[in-house]
Amino acid sequence: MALDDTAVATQRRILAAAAECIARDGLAQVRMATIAKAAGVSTALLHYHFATKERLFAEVLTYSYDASSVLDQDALSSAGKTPAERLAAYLDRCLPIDEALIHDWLLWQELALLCLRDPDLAGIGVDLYERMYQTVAQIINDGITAGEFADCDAHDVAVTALALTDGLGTRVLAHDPQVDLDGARRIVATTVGELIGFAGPLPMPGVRRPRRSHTAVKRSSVRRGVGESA
Amino acid sequence: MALDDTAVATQRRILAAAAECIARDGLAQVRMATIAKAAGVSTALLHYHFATKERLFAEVLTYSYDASSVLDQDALSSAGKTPAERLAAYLDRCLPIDEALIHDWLLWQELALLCLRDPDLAGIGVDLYERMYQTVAQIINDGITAGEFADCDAHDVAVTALALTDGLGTRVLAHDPQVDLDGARRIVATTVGELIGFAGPLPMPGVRRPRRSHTAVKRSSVRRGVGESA
DNA sequence: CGTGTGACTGACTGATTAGTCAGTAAGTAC
DNA sequence: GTACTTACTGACTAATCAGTCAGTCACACG
Repeated sequence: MALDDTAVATQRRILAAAAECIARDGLAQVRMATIAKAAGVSTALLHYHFATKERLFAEVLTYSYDASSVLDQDALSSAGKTPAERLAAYLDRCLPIDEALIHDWLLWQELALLCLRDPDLAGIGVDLYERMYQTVAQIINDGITAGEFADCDAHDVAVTALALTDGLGTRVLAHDPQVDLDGARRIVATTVGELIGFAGPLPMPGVRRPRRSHTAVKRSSVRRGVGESA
Repeated sequence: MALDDTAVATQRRILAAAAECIARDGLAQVRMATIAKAAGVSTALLHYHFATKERLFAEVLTYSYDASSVLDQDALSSAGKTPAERLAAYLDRCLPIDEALIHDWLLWQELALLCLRDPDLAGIGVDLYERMYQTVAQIINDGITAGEFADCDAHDVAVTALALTDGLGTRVLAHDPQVDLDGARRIVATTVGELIGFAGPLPMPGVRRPRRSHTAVKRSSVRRGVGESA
């Protein structure tokens, strides 16, 4: 009854392979045979460990959330840094800034859709977000307590910050010419910086020359011709 | 060679049926037979008009974008209203606020994923966003010109506003307990209102008692216990 | 040893599904 | 009226795929 160590490892290999396949091919295109091949096992073993394809995907959901680097608590546990630095570092990792995070983004876009339709899975999806929310809200409260941030509404700011990273990250992932990674980072830094009443933008790791504030500098109104249309 | 009027109507019926099925069942679960049944035609006719399933889905993409109510230019053409009212009205319709828009959201979540993986379709997905972006940026520039808004960066504000509605709408759609529809509307109204230097939140249609500003009222710090965790 | 058990596979199947094809009905051209 | 085209269908098929099953292998326990 109790699982072998090696069996547990195999299960994880299968889950990792499945996650890989989903991120690469998309849920609609993933076949059990593909996953089996990627994991170096037979399709029969997939069904030995996970009764059905549906069940396997459900397990991938929780597995991938736990395995992701987004949720690791380094941003919180590195106590030496200021709340602003921790907030910036954490929000930065909520964007698709490197290979690993792009992979996670692709995977979660698929899994989020799964949660949207399967009521049994919806809770798991909400839970991932909840953990991110709690982390951000915690940092904001720390900043308020420390007097570094203004006495803002931590709930609203946390929700806003995460909605921003989500919305901007989606655009970056889609290769939107209006929103590249640097632009997304800059907008998160300035907007969230303002919401917490911080002096200037957040110290985001990737933003080289942080602009002072969106009101300070006026850029060439709109990048691509607005006005011709109307 | 030229298509019959009735044939064009049939094609549209098929596309509408396909969109309906995708929104309801999800891309992965949609079968040609299901679409055919929903459209009241044979599966053979599906292949007569659209060579493959892939092609059909690609056509659904452009069709659904054109058919959507999000993009109609009423928000811009209703010249009697102020820029702030137009902006609020438009952004409000970027959220899943009614049955029709929830349907569109579900559909686009699926189609966006399609665009993410198929380079040929990526452009179409970007284009939908581009149209929304241009609309919002245009309204903001109008507001700046009229002196109603501060001299902000229209590009950044437009991108931020749309990222916000996207990110918040996703949470609402997922039935996140932290973010309901009213909360999303309030956050959009206050945050965007601030970005454009507007006096108070935007006059969003659905927000009954608009809060003055996020700095004015401090709510019970965070809705669900932050602090226990750390 | 030998019996049992968990981990695993190859070979299979039943069901589903995208796509085909021969043919029909209705309309148009001449 | 016959030749041709477009719109459309029923019946079919080839292929794919999730899931099954009988059986093997390694290893533990007595």
